[in-house]
Amino acid sequence: MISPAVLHSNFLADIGRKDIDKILASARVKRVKAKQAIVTRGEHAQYLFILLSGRVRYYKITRHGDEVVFRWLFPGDAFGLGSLLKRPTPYMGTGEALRDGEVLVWSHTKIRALAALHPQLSENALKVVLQYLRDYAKRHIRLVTKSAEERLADVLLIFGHQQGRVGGDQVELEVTNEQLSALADVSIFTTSRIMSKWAHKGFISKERGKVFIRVPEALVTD
Amino acid sequence: MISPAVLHSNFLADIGRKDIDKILASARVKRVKAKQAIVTRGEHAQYLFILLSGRVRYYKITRHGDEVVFRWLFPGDAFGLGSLLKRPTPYMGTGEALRDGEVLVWSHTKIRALAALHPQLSENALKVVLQYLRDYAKRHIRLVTKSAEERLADVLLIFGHQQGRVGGDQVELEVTNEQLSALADVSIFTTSRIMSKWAHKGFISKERGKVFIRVPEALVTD
DNA sequence: CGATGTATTGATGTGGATCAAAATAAGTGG
DNA sequence: CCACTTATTTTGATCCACATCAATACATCG
Repeated sequence: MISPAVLHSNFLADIGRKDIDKILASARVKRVKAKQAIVTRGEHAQYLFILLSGRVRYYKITRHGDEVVFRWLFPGDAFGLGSLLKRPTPYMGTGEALRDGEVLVWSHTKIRALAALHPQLSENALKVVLQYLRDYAKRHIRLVTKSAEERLADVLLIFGHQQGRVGGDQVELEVTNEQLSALADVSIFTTSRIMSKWAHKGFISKERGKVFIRVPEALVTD
Repeated sequence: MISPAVLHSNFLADIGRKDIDKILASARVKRVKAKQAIVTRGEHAQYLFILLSGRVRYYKITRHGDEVVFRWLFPGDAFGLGSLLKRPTPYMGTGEALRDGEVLVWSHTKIRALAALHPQLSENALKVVLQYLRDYAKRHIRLVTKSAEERLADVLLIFGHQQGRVGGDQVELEVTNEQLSALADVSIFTTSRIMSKWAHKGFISKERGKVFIRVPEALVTD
C-alpha cells in the first residue's frame, strides 16, 4: 500500500507509476517518534528522505542559543538532498519530528544509483531546491518589508495552504503560538497579542495548540 | 583565451579540461553594460549564465516599491539555473550588471543537451543551488539574531572574501554605503553612522564608493 | 497534585528606522 | 573651466514597533 502523499511528492513528479514503484521498493520505511531528530546539523549527509506522515521542523541553534527555524516539512516533502552529491554536503540544519510519523529513506549509494537510472530524479532534486530557495527569498522579503502582524498573517495562510484540514468553512491548524512565532520571526508575546486581537475580531479562533482560520480574507495583507 | 574565472566556476567543477572546452565552445559570450538587466524577474528562464567579469546584483522590487537584494554575483558564479529544468521556472529576481562585464550564455536547449552529455553539470547545478540556499539560511540567521552593526561587519567580511583585492595588508572593496546597507538589511543612515565610527577607530577607511578594511579582526563578531 | 508546557497581559525600554537638511564629490554639457 | 545637475554621504532630531522583563493563569499529564 502506497501512501498518497508520496505519489504527490515533488521529488517524484513526472515519473511513471512503474518507475515510482521500483524507486520506492529500494527505500526503507522508518518510523520516527515525536521529538526525535531525523537528521542532525553538521553531520555528513548520508541519507535522503521523503516525509510520509507527520511533520518535521528543520532548525538550527546558534552558538548563542537562539533557535532559528528554517522551515517545516510536510508529507511528500523531500529533504537531505545534499546526499545526492558525489561528495555529500553536511545537513544544514536539524530535522526533528513534531509528532510520530514515517519517512522513506535511501542511502547515499542507493539514491545515487537510482538517480543514474532515472535522470528525472536529479531534475526533480534541482526543482525542489530551487523551490526552497524561492521560499527563502520570499521569507526574506517578508521579514524586511512587512510588520510583525503582516508576517504572522502570511504565515498562517501559508501554513493553512500547506497542511490545513478544511472542515466546514474553516481551516484547522495544529500549531502553537510559539511555533508560529518562530516561523514568522516574531516574539511569542507579540504573537499572543495579535492572535488575541484577531480572535476578538472573529478572524480566527483558538484552542491550546490549535488555530482555526475563520475569515482567511481578513488575513490577506498584500 | 579562456578567462580564469570560468575555470574556477562551481558550475564547472570536477569536469575535465577537454570537456570544459567543449562546453564553453557551445556558449555565447555576451557583453553587458553597467546598469543593464541581464535577466528580468518573472520572465521565462530561457538562458543559463556564468558571469565572466563584472558584478551582478540580483534583486527584486516589491509591489510597495521596496528594493530587496537577494545576492551579488561575482566572476565564476552561475545563475539562471532554472533553465536546466525541462519546464524552466521563471527567474526569481532581476539580475543587473553593476559595471561593464561579460557573461557566458547557453540557451535552454543547449544547456539541456550538454547536461545530458555531461551529468556532472547537473550535479554541479544542484551543488550550486544548495550553496545558495545555505547562504540564504545564514543570512536569515544573521538577520534575526544579530544587530545592525554585527550584520554590517559580517557583510563587509564576506564581501571582502568574495571579491576583495588585497593590496599591502588591507582589502579594498568597491562598494557604496547604500549597496552595503541593502546587503546587510540596514538603513543607509545607520550604515553611515557605523562606518564613520569604524573609520574613526581605524578599523576601516573610506572613499566615496570604496571601503578599505584595515583591521579585519576588529570586525569579527561571532 | 505537583510538574511542566502553553498562553496572557501589563509595564518598560530601546535599537534603529524615518524624516529633514545640508555638505561633499563627481559628472556633464555648453 | 564654470555652472548645474545628480549621486553619495553625513548628522541631528524624533518616534515607535516590537523585544524584553515580570508575573500570573491555565491546561495537561504522569
